[in-house]
Amino acid sequence: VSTAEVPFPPRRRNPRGQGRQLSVDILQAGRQIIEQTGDETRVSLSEIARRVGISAPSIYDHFTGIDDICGQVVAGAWTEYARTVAATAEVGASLHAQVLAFARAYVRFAREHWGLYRVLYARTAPSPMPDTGDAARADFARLVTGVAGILGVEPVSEEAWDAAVGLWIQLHGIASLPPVHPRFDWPDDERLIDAALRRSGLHAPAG
Amino acid sequence: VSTAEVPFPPRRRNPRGQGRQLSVDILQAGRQIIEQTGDETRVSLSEIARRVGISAPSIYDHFTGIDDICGQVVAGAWTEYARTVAATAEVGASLHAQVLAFARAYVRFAREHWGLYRVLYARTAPSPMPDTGDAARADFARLVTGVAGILGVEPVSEEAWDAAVGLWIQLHGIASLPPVHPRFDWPDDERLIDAALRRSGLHAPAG
DNA sequence: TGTACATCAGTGAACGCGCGTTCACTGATGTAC
DNA sequence: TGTACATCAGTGAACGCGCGTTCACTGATGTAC
Repeated sequence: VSTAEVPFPPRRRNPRGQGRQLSVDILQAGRQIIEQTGDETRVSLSEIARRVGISAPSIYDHFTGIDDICGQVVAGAWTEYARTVAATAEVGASLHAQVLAFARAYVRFAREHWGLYRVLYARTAPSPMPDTGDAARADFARLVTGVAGILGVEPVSEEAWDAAVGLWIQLHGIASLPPVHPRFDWPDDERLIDAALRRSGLHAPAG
Repeated sequence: VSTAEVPFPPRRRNPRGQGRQLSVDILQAGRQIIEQTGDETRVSLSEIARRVGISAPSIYDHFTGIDDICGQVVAGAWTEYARTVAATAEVGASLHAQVLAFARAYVRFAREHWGLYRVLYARTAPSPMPDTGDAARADFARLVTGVAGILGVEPVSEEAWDAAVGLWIQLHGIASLPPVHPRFDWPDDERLIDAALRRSGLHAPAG
């Protein structure tokens, strides 16, 4: 239908010696598709070729196939997630402030990168990507520590663990439910996060 | 690959006058695909035909096309959701018990019908299905009322609304986060629900 | 009771489409001599 | 300075596949007479 009118700009071939630049462009296009569709199975060689402005066979000079690209894009998504969310740890900030910053960064990542968040945290098949998600595990460990400190309990205690699980569940709910019901009159994110922390007993004391 | 070995049983043609039975079988197959994939875009005429044991063109005697089937399957999913979850309202039960029963039914529906829940509550594109989700709205209205009663506030108050939103978010988190991280050592559902109600101040008083 | 006919519940073959993948190739650019 | 050559960054044509969809058809079953 709209294949005739190609919205993607034409492309100059890379100068000699800069051939590897194309692999960067390919991954970028793959990431773009995931961002827009929220579904890794929508990433196709043809669509990537169209967006980059090359012919599909050119991709095989840089990747072994579609799975290769997909895997690298998802790995890159985890890296960006880790960079964005974990980078909120300010040295010297109070535990309350650190947990609040984490919660904000988590929800913000989901809002700004809806498709990536979906692929990382709401994907259909968990099987093909075995050992990624280290970033999630690292986040959770940090969360348990922070939560334990605020609640005044041991980091290995059941209380700390339960509270961290509870916060994670709430943050995921905040991140993923509103986009599915866009016509509902949702409170803004700051208020949702505030309420979640308050419910979990992690809210900063007034003053 | 595995197309050669068909795992679906052969099929007798329907007796004369029972032709409409096929449309039921087709919808059932569509529903089965959604249950297993959690993705409405995986519903294909070919796959349905394979599962039902007919040729693909036969489907056109009963439906106008793939969108027709998909729409009816999703509508049926909402109906089943409404039946299963709303049916938990026991007349004469306390408000605490009613909210608890709702929470349990909600999470249980998500567990027993993972694919349906995903299509109803975690789908990619909200646009093509405009005015379904009445069941969700009805549920939420009931939830606000119940929550208001427990908290001792007006049903139209901000407190009641915020608490209902908070519980909905938590239930969606409980329903959707654990399946994505199956290797994590999650508490069982009852405990997650209990914690959510406790956090929201909706837990039944001891005794 | 027998036979012609209508109806019903589907099939088989074919079409164009987009996809992943292969293969031989092309044309520009640098380098050796 | 000129020319042959190697290399690099890709292309075009072709393949088989599964998909949605169309069309003419087939074979079993009931019904009129």
